[in-house]
Amino acid sequence: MIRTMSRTPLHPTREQIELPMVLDCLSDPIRLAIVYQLAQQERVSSELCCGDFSGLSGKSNLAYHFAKLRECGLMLTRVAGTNRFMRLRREDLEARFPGLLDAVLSSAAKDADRLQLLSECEVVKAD
Amino acid sequence: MIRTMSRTPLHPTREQIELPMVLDCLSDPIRLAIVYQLAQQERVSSELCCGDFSGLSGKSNLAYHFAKLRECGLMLTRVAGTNRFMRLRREDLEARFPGLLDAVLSSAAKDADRLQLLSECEVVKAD
DNA sequence: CCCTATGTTCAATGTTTATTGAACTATCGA
DNA sequence: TCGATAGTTCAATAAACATTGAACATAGGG
Repeated sequence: MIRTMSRTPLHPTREQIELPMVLDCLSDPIRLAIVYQLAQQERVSSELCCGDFSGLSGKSNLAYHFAKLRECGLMLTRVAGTNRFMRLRREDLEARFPGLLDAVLSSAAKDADRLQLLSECEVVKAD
Repeated sequence: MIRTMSRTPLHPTREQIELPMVLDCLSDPIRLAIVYQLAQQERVSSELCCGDFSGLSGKSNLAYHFAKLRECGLMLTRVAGTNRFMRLRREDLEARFPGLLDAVLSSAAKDADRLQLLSECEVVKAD
């Protein structure tokens, strides 16, 4: 029984993205924080890798949440060597659910303290 | 041990409304359909009672979902005799999370078929 | 070629969730 | 006062979910 590490993670097509799944994904505080952090970073590099989220939870738990975010269509994973780079599927989400992602993100920003989200400067990637 | 039926259901204050709870509430297809139906009805009467949702599920399951919607701050319940009238907490939601409810509702409207939501004419209250 | 770093997969655990039917409360009207 | 109507509460169940640690896969650098 060989266990392989998928080099081409599954992503739903734009049309396959479902509203309830997206909302459910965003309703988990850890996943919301991941999405928020990806959005913050967009202006700089648009991509982050798993290790950049180590403040949020343990590795295996993060992998679980990454999979959910991928499978519901919120983000895209690109494998590069031993790293996996992730970015938001902004255009696809905007096409399917106009205004939704931004409404969620700005709502989250308003409650950043309550949601224990990192402020922008804290998110800057270590080099 | 006396079981009472609360005449003044608990509602969170505006400030107590939390984003993850709201998103989680809206991520359930039945609750999303309830909220959608309430929004459709707003132009006509702004209130609906439990029986108006009997197409969505059984009575006790609906009561369960109504409680969740109330407790997360999405809707308000007013007791009147043997009926409970419900309406969306539009203003509170708009104040806490600007644009969010409308983004969800218009996203849901786009996917009305997929989400098996009733079209506007089907929602009109029976007399 | 081995060691390390990055991240995934699996199994096990305990918690939360949705759904059902039956029992119950409360109100209205005849 | 009796019955019908509207809706809640409870208990039980099965399914889904989040979290943990250990084992594994993969790639890169000495």
